[in-house]
Amino acid sequence: MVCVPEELDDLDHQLIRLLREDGRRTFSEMAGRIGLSVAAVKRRVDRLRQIGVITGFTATIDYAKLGWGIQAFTELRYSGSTPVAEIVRTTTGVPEVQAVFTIAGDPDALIHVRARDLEHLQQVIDTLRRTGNVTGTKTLMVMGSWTRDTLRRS
Amino acid sequence: MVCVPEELDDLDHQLIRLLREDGRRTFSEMAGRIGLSVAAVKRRVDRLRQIGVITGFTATIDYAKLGWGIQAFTELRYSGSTPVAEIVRTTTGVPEVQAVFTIAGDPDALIHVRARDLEHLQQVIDTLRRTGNVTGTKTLMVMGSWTRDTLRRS
DNA sequence: GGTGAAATCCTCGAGTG
DNA sequence: CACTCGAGGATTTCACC
Repeated sequence: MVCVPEELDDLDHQLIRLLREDGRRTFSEMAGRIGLSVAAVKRRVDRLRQIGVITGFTATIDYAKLGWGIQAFTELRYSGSTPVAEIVRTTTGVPEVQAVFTIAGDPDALIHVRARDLEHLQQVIDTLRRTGNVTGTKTLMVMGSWTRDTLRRS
Repeated sequence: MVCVPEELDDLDHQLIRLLREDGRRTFSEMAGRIGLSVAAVKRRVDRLRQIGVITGFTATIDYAKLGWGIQAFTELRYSGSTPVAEIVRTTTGVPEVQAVFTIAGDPDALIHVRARDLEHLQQVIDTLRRTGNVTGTKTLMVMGSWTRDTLRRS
């Protein structure tokens, strides 16, 4: 139980919040905002990345505008002897799978899937059912979604 | 059925992939990678943001290292007369709620929650049960997770 | 889409408490 | 040890081709 790397002070938390809102903020903007020099902000962000609190940066995409209008969560049930590593290995290999969450209890995994249309989603689910020792699925169709934090830049 | 804004060519898709992998890549790095000038890359990325394909940029965080070690999905069921807007309004008001997905069928919503520990999660679920016209919940405890794309920077 | 120049930003060593 | 300062280099930005 090492994990938590010493202390993160309030400034670190402010930087994390600022970078969650807009991952491309400049160090100088953040410096002005929290009242530190640019170099100090860079060192703190470098440190947050180095200790693994910040694992990376990414663009958020409107997949509907790319023609991937369908979003669903599929609950997967596996035969009792299936190891978790096997569940992860097989599901992550399906390109439409966006995220995999292994679950305690029933179901065994929850899969976030994106597809172009319902027919495509059907195919993805069929693929998932055929992959590994899946004994059952239940799919929740997403009608709308909301995510905390990420801010649209002007 | 307007949505798709003309054509996105292969270079646009490459830029999207590069920015998904690392949202802080410089224009000059991407320019070198896809064989375009820096200005052309900036113009394309600006356009992708302007038409809403790229909705923003964000840092990815290891919440466990911030002391938020618990992650769960909670399925919510509401009384039949509850409008979707009401579901979104009430759930997003709970600070531990990271994302809300409204669902076609049963359940009515799927909520992504983060908490410091099990006791904290219990409190959050209790809060959700009290908020709005919730008639029932089922919580899936996340043991492990995997997400596509985002790349750890060296 | 490319070029070039000005403004801004990043980076790192040196100095301070 | 964390911060500030400052200079050199890289990056962004924008008007023009």
